[in-house]
Amino acid sequence: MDKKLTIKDIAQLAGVSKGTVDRVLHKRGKVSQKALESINAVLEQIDYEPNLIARNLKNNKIYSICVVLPNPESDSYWLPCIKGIEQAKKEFKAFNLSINAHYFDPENTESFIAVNESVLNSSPDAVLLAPLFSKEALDAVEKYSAQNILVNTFNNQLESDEIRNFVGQDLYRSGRVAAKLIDSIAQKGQIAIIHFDEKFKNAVHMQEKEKGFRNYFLQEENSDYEVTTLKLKRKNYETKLEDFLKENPKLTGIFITTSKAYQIAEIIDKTKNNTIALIGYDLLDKNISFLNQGTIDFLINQNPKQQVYLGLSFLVDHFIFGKEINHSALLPIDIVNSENASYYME
Amino acid sequence: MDKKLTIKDIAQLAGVSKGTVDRVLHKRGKVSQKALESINAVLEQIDYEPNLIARNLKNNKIYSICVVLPNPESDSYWLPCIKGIEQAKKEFKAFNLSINAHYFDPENTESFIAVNESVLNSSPDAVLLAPLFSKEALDAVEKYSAQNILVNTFNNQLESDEIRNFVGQDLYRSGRVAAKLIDSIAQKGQIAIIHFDEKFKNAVHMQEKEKGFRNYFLQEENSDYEVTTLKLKRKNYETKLEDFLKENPKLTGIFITTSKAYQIAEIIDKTKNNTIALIGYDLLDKNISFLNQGTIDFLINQNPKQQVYLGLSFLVDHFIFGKEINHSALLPIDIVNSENASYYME
DNA sequence: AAATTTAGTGTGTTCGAGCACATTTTTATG
DNA sequence: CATAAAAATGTGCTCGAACACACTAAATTT
Repeated sequence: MDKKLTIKDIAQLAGVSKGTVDRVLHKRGKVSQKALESINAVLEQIDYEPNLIARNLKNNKIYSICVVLPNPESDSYWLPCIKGIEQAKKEFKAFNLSINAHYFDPENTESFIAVNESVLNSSPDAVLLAPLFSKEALDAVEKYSAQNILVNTFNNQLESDEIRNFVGQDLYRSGRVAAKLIDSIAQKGQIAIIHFDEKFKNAVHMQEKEKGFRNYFLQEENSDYEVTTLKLKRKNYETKLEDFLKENPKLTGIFITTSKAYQIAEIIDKTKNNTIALIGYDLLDKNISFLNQGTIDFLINQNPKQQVYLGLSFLVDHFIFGKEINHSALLPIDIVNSENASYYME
Repeated sequence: MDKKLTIKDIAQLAGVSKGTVDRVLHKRGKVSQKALESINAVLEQIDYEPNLIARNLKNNKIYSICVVLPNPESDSYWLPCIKGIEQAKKEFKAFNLSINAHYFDPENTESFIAVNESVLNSSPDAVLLAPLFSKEALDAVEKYSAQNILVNTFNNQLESDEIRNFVGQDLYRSGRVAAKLIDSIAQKGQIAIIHFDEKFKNAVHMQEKEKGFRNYFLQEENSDYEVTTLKLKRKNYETKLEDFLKENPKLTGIFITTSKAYQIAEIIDKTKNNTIALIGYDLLDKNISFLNQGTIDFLINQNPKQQVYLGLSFLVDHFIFGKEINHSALLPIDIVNSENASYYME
């Protein structure tokens, strides 16, 4: 009664052979009206689900997937991605998969182009790409698609019809989450948004977060916060920030839009000013350390590990189990304090 | 080069037949020393991974799994579990699985016993159990084990050697998370822990949370909070709470250890006292509504949906892919405010 | 030495889907 | 009506692991 029905069963019920059923299921034609009708009648009554295990047994191709991402040595934000890849490898070991990571220098567009070129030459079945450089990424995506290589992206959104999937976060929304947190913990007064990054390519990221952050306070009716934006680069950031703090003694909160909150925290720490609320991104060791010590109040987890893992498992689902790929998977925006941090760090 | 090696390949390399390789791999004996050695030599050189797909094709048994949990109509905390079951059913549709939910009345021990009895009689392959009533649950687990039925638990921890797995949260830790949140947002002063639940069986839950909560403040050196515990039951809780609020005008924060935060919020709302920080559990609609409106500051997500889903996917991994079951999976303790809530609610 | 047991080995079938190919049936054409 | 062409249908093999069973060769018993 509970038994799963097979093609053979359907054939028997419809009074035809399994070949004919197969042709109907795959719309390969060459089926008489009569046979079609009797098979469809059976199919309507039962809920046929092809046995994916059997389907895949035959198809014993090794799928090769390349993950293209920045070198974690250049930016430790990407470090958890390695774990994500390892986890996927382990999890899907039993299937015919070959997953390889390819790193590019996040400071160097040429390197991004070169790595994509070399990946292209290795003709993988799919590429999971962190499209840091929009223009060059679009180029790469086009080339991959031309070679019928499936492209999925993670971390950075990229508008392209060629992209089958995106795994990441709603940055605007994460800005709003940060704003709500500031609203919860900071005294009324002045709030600073700090963009601390060399890299122009992160501009979109930072802008979206700022937009969400500001928008939250615009919607609040009688918000007593004044929001200022400050852009810092590696050069002279210490003195610049110190000056800013002196000029704005009423500062009650800072929202750092990148993973460099620890660098801000170091300076705040020196000034012994414990009344400033600090919100940043990403669970880097240095950030966690300031979180535990209390200088940073909350971190927002962008979950790079999960992004890669999910991106890969979508590809596996597609190749191995023939599932459709959703166009977009937005990960939760995890609020992290010193007490729940460990759960988000592997 | 990259090709996965099969039993046939190993047989060829070792100069024997696939049957002999099979006997070695499964330690079925009846193999000569000579053959054993040559096969082991090959196995040492290569990294053989049996093709789980092929293995499962043969083994076309329908695995039946029963989920035993409280009726969501009696306590809407359990409502998301249905979604978790549905998701698992959908996700694993292609495998020979039969997943069925069985509800018991969370107020009624007899009902728990009866449901487990009936599940036992249906002889499933595995049971995923919410062991609300410890003593009766241990009884049930023993009976299941005696019939060789695999038992996994979720939501409530239960000490038993018979249990292969637990999916849930570290309640002590979640109490600490709540304390840290209170510490972040509430003014110094008096804090109340409110246990609001009829059900004695939740006592352990609530106690663990209280322990974690209090422990956080004990560890803090110069904590200026005074923590009081208040137990409320459905009967007269309004007047009781109102009296408590009058008696403690310096109250700055409340930690509700159950999912009934909305009932506290209703009363706080009436008193127009916006300075009291409120932290509760679980994303019930009513809680979310107070979260959006600002009366509740944070909710901690116990993620019942994910608990069931994970519990089921462990069983599937075990039955279908022969994976070992980890003994315990502690889910992250998600901090939820009005801005990131949607990501945790389906 | 023949008969029988037993250890060791190999062969063949199964699972369900998919597809190539063979076979049968129908339709079209001289 | 015969024959060719086209359409429809069925058969049989593959994938890899698992296991039943058949078989051979060596060891033991009669």
